[in-house]
Amino acid sequence: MKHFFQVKNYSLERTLLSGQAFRWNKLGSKYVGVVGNSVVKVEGTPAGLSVDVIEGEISRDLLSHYLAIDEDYEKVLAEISEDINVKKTLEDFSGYRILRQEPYEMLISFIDSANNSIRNIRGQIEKMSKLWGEEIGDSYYSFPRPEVLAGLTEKEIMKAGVGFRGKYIISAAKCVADSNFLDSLNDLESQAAHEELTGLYGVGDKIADCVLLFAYNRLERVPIDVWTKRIFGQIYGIDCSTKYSEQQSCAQGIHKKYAGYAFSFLFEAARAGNLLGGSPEENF
DNA sequence: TTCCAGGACCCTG
DNA sequence: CAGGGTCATGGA
Repeated sequence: MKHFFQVKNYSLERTLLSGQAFRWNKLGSKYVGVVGNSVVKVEGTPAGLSVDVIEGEISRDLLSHYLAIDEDYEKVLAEISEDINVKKTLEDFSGYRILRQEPYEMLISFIDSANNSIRNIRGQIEKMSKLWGEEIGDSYYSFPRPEVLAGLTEKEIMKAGVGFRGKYIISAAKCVADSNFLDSLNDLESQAAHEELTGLYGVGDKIADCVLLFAYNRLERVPIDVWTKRIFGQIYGIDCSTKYSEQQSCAQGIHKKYAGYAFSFLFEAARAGNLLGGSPEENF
């Protein structure tokens, strides 16, 4: 099944291969990834995105939602580029979008991100999917269902190479499998949802904000990590020894309702070595 | 060999 | 509360 989405200024490279998603790979000029129980191949054209569902099924609406096609991107850019620091990153990172991925998958993925490298996270998620997901077509695997991860022992989950994060993943999967916890967050303000998320074993302030930003479309939330702190210090001259909630307020004070978008641009630029001083680190 | 990676937990003071 | 050790794993 093929779909075409008319959209301007959408960079698949910067979006699908960024630090928000872990299951996309570049194949020539196209990008292949697993979304839900389907395998999707996306290609950019001058007029928009050509999406080919090569295995499994997914509705056009869900694809559109996942890719955030209906986002008022020009408005986002207009607001965040009022800050000269962000405006400068737009030259290199224009077309970067924030996706709307599944809360459960984002929760587990970012729990796995603790003290981990993006390269390893991608590998570990792939391994979990291969071991405990369902095969889709030829050697593609869905993200393992919560009931399955919840049923693993700490020893078993080590086979995926997740290390000390295994117990956190199992615990979170149990919560998701046994309750409507993730759905209930939709009814909460971001701050309340943040507090709920940090109540989970293995979920701290930063990971909670990753889930809110990348799965719940809370575009004002800023995941404050080591990179964000470097940006605070080097770009904005802000003291980053304060507690997390103060830094969150500070970041939102600068960029308001699109603070998450703004700092994502800064994060990607910093990680690519285009923003901060010092040696450019290549992370792929 | 040592250090680090999109941190969080736990124990001390 | 603030500070430091610890936690698996793989790549540089």
